[in-house]
Amino acid sequence: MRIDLEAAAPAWRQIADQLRAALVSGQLRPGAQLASVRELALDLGLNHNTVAEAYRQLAAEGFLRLERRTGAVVLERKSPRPPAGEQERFAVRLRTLLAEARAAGVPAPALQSALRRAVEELS
Amino acid sequence: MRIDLEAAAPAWRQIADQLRAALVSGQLRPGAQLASVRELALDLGLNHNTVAEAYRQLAAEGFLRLERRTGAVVLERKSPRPPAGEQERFAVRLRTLLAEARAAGVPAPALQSALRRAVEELS
DNA sequence: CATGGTGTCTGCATTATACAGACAGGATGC
DNA sequence: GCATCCTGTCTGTATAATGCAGACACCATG
Repeated sequence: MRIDLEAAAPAWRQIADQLRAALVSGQLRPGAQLASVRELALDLGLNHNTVAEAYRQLAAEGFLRLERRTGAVVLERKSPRPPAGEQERFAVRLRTLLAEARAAGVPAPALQSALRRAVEELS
Repeated sequence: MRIDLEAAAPAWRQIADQLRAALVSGQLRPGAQLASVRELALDLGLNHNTVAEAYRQLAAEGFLRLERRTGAVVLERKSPRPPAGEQERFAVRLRTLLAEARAAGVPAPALQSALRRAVEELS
């Protein structure tokens, strides 16, 4: 897990994003115990409140249960009904991401193979 | 063109992102004249300085030439040599985006078809 | 030679971010 | 019994980012 303080995205969102990726991919399963906010903060070189904000975000999304003594535990979570237009929003953000990568000089074939790899990983 | 002031991304970045997508896709060709910062700002319901910030970002990336009297003009721009690790950064951001969409409830087949569509659009 | 329209600059109010440190509660060790 | 430790939470603060208002510099044009 890596955090870039210079990136546009705030640190707590980077933490939440990376944990969410691990959650939906099944690398973190229901019942799993996460590191305490202070442990992870020390590991990342951040303040414990920054990690706590990320945990609260994931708890609000239904991924985690936070308790004073117990810490952060991964919950059973059924996929919610997607809000209207969510699929279109994804398509827009995908186009934006691709445009940025092409503008940065990543060749189209490299992007295509990355996309194809993503398609397979979804199966 | 749509701007969401509630989104995490600041307005100027949303403007730059959408314009960059149009630039990379060829919808905006070299020589084309963009709307003035005040015109576009009025159209979007924003301040002209917010649009100016987006224009400056694209000018710094080499897409636009900004001049006092002339306005913003699309430049000829050769794709830069991609910075080291740029491709990997793209892959990470793609995974993040997919995780977010799945967490929001978008079914995997819908994501796959969107990805496949993107692959074709790159050809 | 005044006018209008261009991007730019300065200054400001608001909000977001990251942090330091105190707090609350419950399990554990003595 | 009770101090201690470890958990997430809360309050307060310094800094930076954001969006805006308005003045400014420039210059082609009527």
